Amino acid sequence: MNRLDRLTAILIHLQTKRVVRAQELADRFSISLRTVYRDVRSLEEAGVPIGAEAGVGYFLTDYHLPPVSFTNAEASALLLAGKLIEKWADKSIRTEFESALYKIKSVLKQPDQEHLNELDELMHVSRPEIRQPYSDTLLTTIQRAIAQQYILDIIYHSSYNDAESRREVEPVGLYHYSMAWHLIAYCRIRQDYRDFRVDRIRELSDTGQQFARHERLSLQQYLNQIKARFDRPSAVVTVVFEKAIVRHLHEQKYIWGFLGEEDLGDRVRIQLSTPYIDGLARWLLSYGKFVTVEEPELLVEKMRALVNEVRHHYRQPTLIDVD
Amino acid sequence: MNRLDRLTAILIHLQTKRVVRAQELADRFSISLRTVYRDVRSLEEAGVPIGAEAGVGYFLTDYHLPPVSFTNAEASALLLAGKLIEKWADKSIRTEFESALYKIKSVLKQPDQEHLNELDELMHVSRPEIRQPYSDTLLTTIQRAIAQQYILDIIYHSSYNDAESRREVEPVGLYHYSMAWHLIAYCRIRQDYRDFRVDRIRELSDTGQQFARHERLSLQQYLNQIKARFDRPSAVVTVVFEKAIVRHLHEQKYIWGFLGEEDLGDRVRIQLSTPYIDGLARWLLSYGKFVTVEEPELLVEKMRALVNEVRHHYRQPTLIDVD
DNA sequence: TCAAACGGTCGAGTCGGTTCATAAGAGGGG
DNA sequence: CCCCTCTTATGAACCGACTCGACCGTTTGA
Repeated sequence: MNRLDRLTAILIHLQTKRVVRAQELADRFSISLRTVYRDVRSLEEAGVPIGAEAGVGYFLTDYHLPPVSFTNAEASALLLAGKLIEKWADKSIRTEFESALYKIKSVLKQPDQEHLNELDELMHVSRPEIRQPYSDTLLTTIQRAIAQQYILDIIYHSSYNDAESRREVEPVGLYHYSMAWHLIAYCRIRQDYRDFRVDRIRELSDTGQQFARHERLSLQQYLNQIKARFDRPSAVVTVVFEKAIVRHLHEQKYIWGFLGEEDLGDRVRIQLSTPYIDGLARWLLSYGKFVTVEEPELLVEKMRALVNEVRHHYRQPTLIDVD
Repeated sequence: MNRLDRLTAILIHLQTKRVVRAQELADRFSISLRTVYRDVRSLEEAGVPIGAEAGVGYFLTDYHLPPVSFTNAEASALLLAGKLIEKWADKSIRTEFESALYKIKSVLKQPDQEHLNELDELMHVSRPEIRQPYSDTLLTTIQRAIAQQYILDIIYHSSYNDAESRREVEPVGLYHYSMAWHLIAYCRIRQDYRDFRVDRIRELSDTGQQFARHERLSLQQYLNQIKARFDRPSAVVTVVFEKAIVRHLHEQKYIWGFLGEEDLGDRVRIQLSTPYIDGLARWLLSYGKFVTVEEPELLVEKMRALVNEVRHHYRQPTLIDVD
């Protein structure tokens, strides 16, 4: 008998009786007990809600789940999400997402399905990088390990010293920044928290051993700690931009803590507030003569220092620099 | 992938489209055509009413699937997608996505629900830019207009001349690049295709009038055209960064068309490709001595010109610059 | 303490999958 | 009308992976 047929037959058998012993199924299909256990496991993995109790047997638990249906807008949102996921997650996540999306599509009404199929070709996400396409299948494994507190054994290629190292880590969370997913984990060797870029993890395996999460920082705590470490007092600075280029600032000025602006005719006086005075100086440098620093004097000095720096750096190679 | 899972997935796939070609299934599950034929045969033998027509494909004749249920892995993938969506899409999409995710959660088994709730707090996405948070509710409206070919009436804030303009456009598609969603549309006033950054659309309303898409380029055609137009002037540049700095580049290198990098020990050679050579030069200037331009010579000259510019701009007021 | 559900491992053997060759039906173009 | 293309469909040969049974032990609830 076909395995597929047998599985459906077992399902039907379970539906006809309140409780069924594994031995009963083994006899009915003349298979071993071991195989029954494996079949039941397969059905469970396929989503059939089978309950089991030692000393009693198998039984089906509420097979009548409420039918879900999705609106057109929900499906469209999921489709858009899928477009992003296609580029921003690895293969394992892509596959699972796709599978879910197909399921959702399948319960839509015919016109909505067509609407969605049309929309599918009218949205596109560009991923500028050529970087090795996220072809790994790590994210789902990591997700499971994080939620179920499994220790992971990873081989990591560090960009810091360009070397591979192997370590056992206790995963704390997944964090996405700088266009990449990062695994935050407690490294048992270094006895500290580490930040692993997922696309630099060469190999990963689940050791099966569990750890106690409560002994570790939560993801939120870790992020707060990182944030606190980089928190410094801010300085208020005043700069004057040529009006012609003010419109190019737009989002960027908020990064440097935009406080307010004052119209000076063909120029605009802008106040900013940031703890990263050096970074600000470098940013202002890129606006060249179109920006003038008024305050503080410290920033002006930093600007001059930078000018000196680039002046030496970009000197004509034919001239001897006396420095 | 499990054969059992594949068969159900094929069944679901068949429900999402009117006709499905065997090749499509073969591609999706990366199996051979031969295997698709055998799988379809298996489904037919299991009682699924699949119709087949040579030269056309497979289709399902009235079949009602039992209510969908989602696997743990699928739900986890959706959750991860939701984390990205939270930061990369506007409020309308977020709302719809959340609503769908909630429905999906509700049909999960209890342990899976708990698994998901735990995972929810262990994943996080950082959006580095402070830019006005995507609070608009435009994307779903745009999606609907695109798919149903409705003319849109938009008020757009152009960064080019820092002015608002109102126009009627025929939406062609949504395209995501440079960290933002862009509406590609045919502007009826300018009689040409335009690229509107969705977060710069101040107001948007659906006129209710339809247009004929077949008269316009498809999104794919438009993208190809754009690519062709910008492929030529785009210059490939090679720069070498100090390794200590590389991690601060974050997303920015992608804005300048990051192509790839080569490890040089304590430095990293990076290749970029951009048509905006002047902007690139100003950006590179802010990295001072920590970046060295290798190619092209044109860029080196631009850097020197900028250095001269800032040198005059930041000269000591008390000293006379002999130039 | 019993009875039942579970899990690991290992060897034999089947069956699932690929590749290649071929047939055959539907539609389009000249 | 024939020919070409696209598609479903079948057969044969070959190989690897998976299924299954046997035996062991562990866990769990009554």
